[in-house]
Amino acid sequence: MAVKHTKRTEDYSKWYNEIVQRADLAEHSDVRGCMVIKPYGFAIWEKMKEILDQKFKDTGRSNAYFPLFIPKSYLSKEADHVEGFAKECAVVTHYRLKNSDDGSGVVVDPNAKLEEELIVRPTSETIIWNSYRNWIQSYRDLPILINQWANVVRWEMRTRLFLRTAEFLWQEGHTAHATAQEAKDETSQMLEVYADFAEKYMAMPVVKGRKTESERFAGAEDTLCIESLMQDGKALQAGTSHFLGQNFAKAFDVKFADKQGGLDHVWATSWGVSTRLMGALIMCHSDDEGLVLPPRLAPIQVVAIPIYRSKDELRSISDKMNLLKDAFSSKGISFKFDDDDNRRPGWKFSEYETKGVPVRLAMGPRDLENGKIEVVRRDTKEKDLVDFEGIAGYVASLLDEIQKNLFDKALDFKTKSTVEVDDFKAFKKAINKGGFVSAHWDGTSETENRIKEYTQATIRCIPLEQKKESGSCILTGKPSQGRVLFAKAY
RNA sequence: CGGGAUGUAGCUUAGUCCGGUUAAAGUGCGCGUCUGGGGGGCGCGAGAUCGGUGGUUCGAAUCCACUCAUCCCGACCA
Repeated sequence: MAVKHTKRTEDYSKWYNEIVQRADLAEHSDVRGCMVIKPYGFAIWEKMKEILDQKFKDTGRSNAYFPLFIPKSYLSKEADHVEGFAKECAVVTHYRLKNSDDGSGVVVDPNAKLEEELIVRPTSETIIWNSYRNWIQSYRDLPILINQWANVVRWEMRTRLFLRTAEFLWQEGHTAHATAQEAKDETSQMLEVYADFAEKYMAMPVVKGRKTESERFAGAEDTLCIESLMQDGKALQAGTSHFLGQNFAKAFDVKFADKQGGLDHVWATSWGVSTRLMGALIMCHSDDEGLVLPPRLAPIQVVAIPIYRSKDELRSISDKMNLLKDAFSSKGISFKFDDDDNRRPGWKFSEYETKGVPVRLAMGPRDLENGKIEVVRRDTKEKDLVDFEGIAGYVASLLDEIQKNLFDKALDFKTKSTVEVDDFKAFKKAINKGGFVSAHWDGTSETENRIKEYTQATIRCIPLEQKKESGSCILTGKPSQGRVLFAKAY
C-alpha cells in the first residue's frame, strides 16, 4: 500500500517539512525554535563538515575554539555589528538557581545577578578580535587564519527546520591580514572553496556574487556570497564570505608594526556556512517520494536488500552480500546490507527511497540462480538487472553518474529559471513566476527597497561573472552599468 | 508584539456546538500465526490523570474564568 504524502506542487513548505521528518533528519525540540538533529541527518552534516574541514586545512587554515559567551560590552564596540544583531540576542543575566520558597521548583536566584551580562554568540567576530589584539604585534604574526566549528544563537521570530532555527551549527573563519588586498584575496578564495563544495559535493549549482549594501553583513565592507535556486523558484543564500576592512581591528584596537616600523590596523575577513546547507541540499534535489542525496554526501551510498522465504535462502544470499561488502569497502563505497527480518522487502524499498540512498540492490532466489542482481538508482528510479560478476565496478561508475546527473539536472533548472527582463511590468511577472530575474538597477538602496515593497523580491547578488552591459534601471530608468540578480528568497 | 486557530494514546485525529455510566478510531508498539520480488493479512494485547489550575453541576474531554504551550498570518529577520 502506498502511503500518501504531500507533493511539491501541492504545498512546497509542507512537502519540505514532511521530508525532513520522514527521512529522519531532524525534529522539533520542545525548546521553541530549536531542533533536534537526528543521527541520519547529523551523518550528512558530518560528511559536509569533514569535506569542508579538509578543504580549510588544505588551504592553510587551522581550527580553534572561542567561548560561547560574549560580554555585552564587546558586542557594542562595532556600531554596525551591534545594530545588526542586537534584536536577536539571547542574554545571560544570572549564574545560579535556587529552590523556590513555596517549594514549587527552582527559580532564578536574584542574588546571583551577573555584573556584566553575557550574550550567547550570534557570531564570534567580537570575542575573537578581542583575542587577536593580544596575538598580533608585528607583521610577522600575520596572517592569522583560523576557523571554528561551533553553535550560534539568533533569536528568530519564525523558524524552520535547518533553514532558520534559533540555534544552529556552523563554521566561522576569522582571518587577520597585513594588507587590504590580502584580506580581499582571502575573501575571494574562501568563496571559491564554498562554491566548489556546493557544486562538486552537494551537486548544487550556485551563483557567486556580491551583496548590495542593504544585504551586507553587519560590520562588513564587502560581502560575497553563493546563491542557489530551490525547486520552488526561491533563492537561498548558501554561504557568505566577508571583507571586514579594518572595522573590527579599530573597534578592538588591533595594530601591528609593519616592515618599515609603521603602525597600522589589521585587515580582517570572516566566512561561514551553516546547517542551512542541509535545507539547501534537501530542496535542491529531493522529489515527491522523499530525499534524494548526491552520492558524495550520502551516509549510505548503496543498500542491498535480500528477498527470501526460508532461512537457507537468506543464508546463501547473505554469503554473496558479504563478498560485496569487501568489494565496496575496497573502493571506498559505503554499503549497507539490510537483512533485518522484521521488515519486509517492500517496506525497505520505500524506507531507503525516502532516505535518499543513491543506489539500491536487491537479490532474490531467482537472481541468485541466474547470477544477477537488481540495481535501482534513486535519482531516475531506473531499474536494471545486472550481472553479479563485476557489480562493484558497475555501481562505482553508477554513483559517479548519479552525482553528475543531479548536478546537470539542477543546473538545467537554474538556467531555465533565470530570465533577463528590461521593464518593470515584465519584472513583476517574472518574479511572481519564481526563479532568478536578471535586471538593471540604479545602484541605490532606495530603489532596492521600493522594489522589495512592490514585489517582495530582493537583490540576491551582483554576480561576479557577467558581461559588462549598460542599461537603465527597471524601476527608475536611471543608468546602470550591469545587471543584478533578483529573487524571492528564503 | 498585533490578528486567527489548536491542545484527547508515541503519532494523526473523532467526540466538544446540545454535559450522562467503561473516552473512540487509524497508525505505531508487543505476542502469535500465515507470509515475503514495492510501505502485508488475520487474531490477541499493552498504551490517555482528555495541556494546567480553579469554578458551575448530582455528574465535565464537553459549560465558565484564568493560565501555559504550540501552530498559522502579519511585523521582524544572516
